[in-house]
Amino acid sequence: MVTIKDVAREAKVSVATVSRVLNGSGPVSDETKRRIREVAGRLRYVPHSGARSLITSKTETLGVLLPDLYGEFFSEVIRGMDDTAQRKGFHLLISRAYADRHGIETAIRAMRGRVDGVVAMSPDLDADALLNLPSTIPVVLLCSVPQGNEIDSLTIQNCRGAREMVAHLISRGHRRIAIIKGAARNYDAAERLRGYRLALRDAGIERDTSLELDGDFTEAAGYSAALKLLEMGDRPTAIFAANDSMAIGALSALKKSGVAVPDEMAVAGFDDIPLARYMDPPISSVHVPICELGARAVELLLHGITHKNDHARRRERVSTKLVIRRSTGGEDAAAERPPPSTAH
Amino acid sequence: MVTIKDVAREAKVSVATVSRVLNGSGPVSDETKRRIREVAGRLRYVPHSGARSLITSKTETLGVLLPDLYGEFFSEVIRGMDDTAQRKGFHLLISRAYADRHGIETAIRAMRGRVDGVVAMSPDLDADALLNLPSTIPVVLLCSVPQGNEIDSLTIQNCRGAREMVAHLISRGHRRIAIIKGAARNYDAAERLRGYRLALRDAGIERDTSLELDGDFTEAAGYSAALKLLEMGDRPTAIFAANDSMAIGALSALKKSGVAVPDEMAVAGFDDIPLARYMDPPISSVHVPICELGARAVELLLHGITHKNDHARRRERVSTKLVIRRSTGGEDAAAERPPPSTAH
DNA sequence: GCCCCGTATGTAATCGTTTACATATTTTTC
DNA sequence: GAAAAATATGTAAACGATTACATACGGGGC
Repeated sequence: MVTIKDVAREAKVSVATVSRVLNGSGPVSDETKRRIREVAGRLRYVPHSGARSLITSKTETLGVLLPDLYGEFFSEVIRGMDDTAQRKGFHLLISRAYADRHGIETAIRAMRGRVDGVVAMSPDLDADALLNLPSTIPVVLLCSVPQGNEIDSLTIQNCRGAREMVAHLISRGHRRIAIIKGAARNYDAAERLRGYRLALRDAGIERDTSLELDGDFTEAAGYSAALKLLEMGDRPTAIFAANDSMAIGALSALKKSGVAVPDEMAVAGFDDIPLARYMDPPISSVHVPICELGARAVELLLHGITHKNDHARRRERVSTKLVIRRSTGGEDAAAERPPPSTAH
Repeated sequence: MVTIKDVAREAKVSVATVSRVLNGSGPVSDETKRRIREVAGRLRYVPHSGARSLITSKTETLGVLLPDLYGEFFSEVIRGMDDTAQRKGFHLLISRAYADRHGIETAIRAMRGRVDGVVAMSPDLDADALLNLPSTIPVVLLCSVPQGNEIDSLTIQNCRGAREMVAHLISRGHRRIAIIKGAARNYDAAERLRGYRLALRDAGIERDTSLELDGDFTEAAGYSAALKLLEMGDRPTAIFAANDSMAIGALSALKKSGVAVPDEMAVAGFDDIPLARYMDPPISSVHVPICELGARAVELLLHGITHKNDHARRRERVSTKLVIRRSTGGEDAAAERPPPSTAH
């Protein structure tokens, strides 16, 4: 492997001069510049970024810790991150980490010295253990709010989004509205449930806990929850699922049971994954700008990196938007923008 | 930031001893071990992986170069990579790179010293320019076959898959079968087209180039191609789209035009993205084990890293599988396995 | 002609580790 | 009980870059 020394020797100068030419720092005569460039090219010299970051203590790399790598959600969030990171000249070091305390801590440790900061997504409520991180390195927490410490965080407007969706159902005349809850101990799930309850309270509808079914964000959970609802004596007329996967599961259960959607039962989801549009009927959902979520997280992190001592802890949320489709009685906008072309 | 020196000073030993304890190399007395561990813990010492890799010349990181980060395909391939990488103790440094020669070369340069090897996906046929990479670093090429150099490559069994799908259509009695081609100058696209033609030849059907429509893997392209086909005097009875997105686009065009699928027109795709199952009717497709593709790429790369001099260049392909659904007259298997639970 | 300054280059310290080698101490072996 | 072997620890040289400081030279100002 050719190093800066090889170039220096070949060009009959010192390494310092080579470094100066390649980084455009310090004055070098034109003739020397030319010679060094020529040699570097001929030898196919490529600087060793690892060595460079050791001395400059900048890696120009951001760590990304995700609990999972399934599905559209993650590819979108990664895309958003990569876009902005790349624009600022940063790379992304991505790792899946168990959402528990130990997993995240280990992962962050493993990243010491290879990244300038970390975006960690840990929707798990227990992850507050992040409190006592070796907080020497800037961190932005995604989809959960750390309690009382100095870590920046970025979340989805879960509560507001859920509240609006349920309000929409109410405005369509529904009074008995069920919710299929998200995973236990999950921040997003908890907030969406809170929004659901607030909307009911807003409308003066009494809470009926038999309408709050457990779920875990999977299609299967949505399916079985819907079946359970159908067996009830006093059926609800609408189902709000805490995410689209469960809404889709519920929809198949309803279809299989011959229940008409939305006439006999309205269905709504959360996230607005591309699939939602394609279901039959298309599912109303709360749109989450996932890509933007990733982008904003990186921006926050970069800010944290450049202003390391500026300790104004930040708490931001990205806002959601209602998307009403046929599953709740809406008319499909014929011109609904198609999803980004997934070349390949 | 606390370094190994701080630990050494505090524990009243030399850095060498600290290193030995932390890496379990060399003999150290139990008492010293205990003391060093205690100090390291108290000081929250975290080794600087960058410095470590400088001396060991191992980064335990793999670079991943993707042309794009949209859609299910990429999240799946990344997941497959991360799974195996993580199992072997490696991280993933992911970067989007323009598929052209310059882009890939720049990206690989930027990764020098931060990764032990690179998986580069460059479906673009022109990317053969990879030939004269600073090939000092192991590379596995995904979804394209480099000409005549020593880079390992991993591709999809495009040709065979397409051939089988078209054979299936023929077995259903179709004789006039159109293809919506993939992006120009794209390896997968070219191979799928080749498979289509081979299948026709196998059945003794004469090739009709008016049935070979241009496309670019986007839904929109599928849509307009289908419209074009409908306008033809002598309509085909089946459409084979080079990927599912285009099949979906075609399907909407047919629906909108009131053409019955599969009775008036059969539709088939390629990739078997999750959406395919959910369409109405569900679309027959050629299943590509994307996750496995990523996993295998990493395995190849790791092999290349450990056996750097073992220059047996490898060319592998992952095999595809026909999935016949209603869009080509199949019966939907009621028990078709649901997609992996996309927990949010 | 001396001093000062700007330009071009080199020398060597540094970043945080690992590790070959040296040294000191203890244990084993005969 | 001395030599050999094993154990425990330290010293210092790497790894491949950047950069503060030193040096050398040529030219102006007076």
